[in-house]
Amino acid sequence: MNTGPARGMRDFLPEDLRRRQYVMAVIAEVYQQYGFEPLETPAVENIETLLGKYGDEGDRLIFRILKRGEAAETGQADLALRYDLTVPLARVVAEYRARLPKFFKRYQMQPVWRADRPQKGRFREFYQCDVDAIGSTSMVVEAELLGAAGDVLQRLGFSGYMLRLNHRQVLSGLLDAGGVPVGQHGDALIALDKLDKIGRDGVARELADRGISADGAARLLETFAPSGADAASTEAAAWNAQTLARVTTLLDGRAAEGVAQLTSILSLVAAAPVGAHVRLDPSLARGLSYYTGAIFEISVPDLAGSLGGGGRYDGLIGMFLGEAVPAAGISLGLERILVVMAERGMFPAHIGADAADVMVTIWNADGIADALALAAELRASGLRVEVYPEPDKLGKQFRYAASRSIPCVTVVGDDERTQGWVSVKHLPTASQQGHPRAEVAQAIRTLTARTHHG
RNA sequence: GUGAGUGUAGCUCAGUGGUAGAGCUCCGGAUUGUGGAUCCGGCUGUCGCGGGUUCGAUCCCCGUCACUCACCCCA
Repeated sequence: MNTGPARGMRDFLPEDLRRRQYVMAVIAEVYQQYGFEPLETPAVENIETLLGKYGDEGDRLIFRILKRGEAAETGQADLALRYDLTVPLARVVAEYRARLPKFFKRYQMQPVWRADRPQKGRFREFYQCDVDAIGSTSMVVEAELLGAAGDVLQRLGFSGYMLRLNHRQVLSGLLDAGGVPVGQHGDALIALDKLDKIGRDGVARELADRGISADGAARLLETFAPSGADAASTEAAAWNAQTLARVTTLLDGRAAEGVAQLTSILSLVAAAPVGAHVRLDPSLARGLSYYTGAIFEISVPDLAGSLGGGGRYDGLIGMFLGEAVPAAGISLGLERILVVMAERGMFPAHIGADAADVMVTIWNADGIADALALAAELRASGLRVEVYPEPDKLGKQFRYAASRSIPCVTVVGDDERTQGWVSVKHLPTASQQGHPRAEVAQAIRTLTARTHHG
């Protein structure tokens, strides 16, 4: 019997879950500070809700659920596990539009499922932490989304992160200007998107493999990755101004709306703390087909792949409602953030492995009721209390407490009972002292405070 | 979906054509009112599964499944 979880799925043991919950709490707090409200949707959607929203590759990776009952033998699917949180949001907005505020801002942190083959840092079930704002075409939305994502990373302790910014219309205009026929835009984008991964030479090879002329490829590369430019060592505002000017020249009047929107976003963001981390990147593409305007991707040095991404998708809700509703959002990949934080040791000490502040030992069978009563008293004072469940030898009980990193242990033996005292041992310092029963909780609080801050 | 690699104790891994070992973990004891140390003792295996070659297969061959890595694509 194989006891591992199904392929691409994971169990989260207590230590894992503490870290996940810490990061999710920070994300939720920041999202709330920006006025986003919580939303949850079902794991399962009707399959037609999902199909056709993500592009061909996306459709292939949707986890399908077979029809049940007699229809199961047809092999047809009528349900599917959700592939992301954006499409379910679009469905919700279409369904409840009348009940939702004019500008609906929601955050959502739930698992999504993709039927691809697992790999390092890639799973079939993973959490996304999305914020989206529905109902406005203003670039204030983009600026706030970037601000929220930047605040999250800042609060988690990241420093070298970059919020890459581009625009679908600008991208398309640049490809036109570079002489790529519309039919090959997709191929060219896939290749150009790998610029930071495989470099200029790699992209040139890939472009050739995809049937783009050598002349076109050379022009594209010069457009998207001008020689001599180095984003990392150039200050953000200067880099963005240079890049914007260069792109505008190359476009020669194409995609004017896209250029205006990027200009607007950059100026709105300039005053905020996140401004120093926003970088215009003409090569940023993003795979999902529903984006229509600005697109973002969050990256940090030393990690292939991104910590998250997003963009504007003014057409998606209309696919459900028949009437266009503007929308934009950003999604943080929880697992990617956790991977980087683990590698860099970015978790604060206080989310360590201690499951309780104090363990109450059991002296003997007759002492069980009193041990439970003591535990209840300590819990009533706000402490986290574990009761050792069996009247084992004291040495075993102490060993257990130490193995679980529980800092304090209480003992009520015959001596303590006759004096009405409780002995408290502080394991990290090996100090032990007796206290009147009414003062035990306070004594433990003092000791655990010392454990956590010293 | 494509390609490569790996499957031996709870974990990390040795090993050999003659039906298996180490370290760690775990359990017990030295220490029946006190912990991570030390010492002593102990438990555990359809050697992934099925078939083939062989007198005999954990080892060689074929198939299969699982996992890992890379590609595609993505968070």
